Amino acid sequence: MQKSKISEWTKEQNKWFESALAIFDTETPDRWSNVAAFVPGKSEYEVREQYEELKADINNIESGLIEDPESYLVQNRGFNSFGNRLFRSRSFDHERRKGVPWTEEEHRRFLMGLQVHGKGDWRNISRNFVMTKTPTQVASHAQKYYARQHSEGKEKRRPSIHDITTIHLLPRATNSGLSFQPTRYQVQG
DNA sequence: TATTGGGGTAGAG
DNA sequence: CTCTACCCCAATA
Repeated sequence: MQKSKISEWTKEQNKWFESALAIFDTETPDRWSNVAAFVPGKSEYEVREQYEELKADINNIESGLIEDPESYLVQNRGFNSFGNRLFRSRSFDHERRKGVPWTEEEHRRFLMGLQVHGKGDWRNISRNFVMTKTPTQVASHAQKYYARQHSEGKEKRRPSIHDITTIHLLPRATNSGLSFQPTRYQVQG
């Protein structure tokens, strides 16, 4: 769309760019001249521009506006080698992450995953049920969920998504050919 | 305005 | 990776 504006970045250049960002973090004085020095054929200015572009993309991704972040980055800016690791590491800008609220749908899928994989297997729950959240996010969500269960019957509580528990799941038809057939792969790190 | 919900994060294991 | 404790802040009582 608006991509024709930026001068062409080759895959090679992007790779160097990635590496440079990781090496020279936000704290680095003269960051951009250092980064530029790492990217053949790109000026400090161009490198800064590329960074702003990337930052915008990441904002969109984290706002959930982009469904498949990984292939988005690969296609739109030739990123490849590091998936979405870069901006999850300290090397990337750390304006406190906003946090996209869980939808009820996601929460239900979480509960289903819980039944299939069991408590603690956040990795597979993330992979097979709540694909929109990372294992860490699932774990964080689970922590809140269990905390609320255990503090049940306590004073003034306001309604929460965590009040939807596993017993609220529709009992999936046993014989009518529905539906809920989790494709489950056991994934090992 | 004090408290709680619910997101991310740090650090240990 | 998972667990636990903790931080932060918006929404709410």
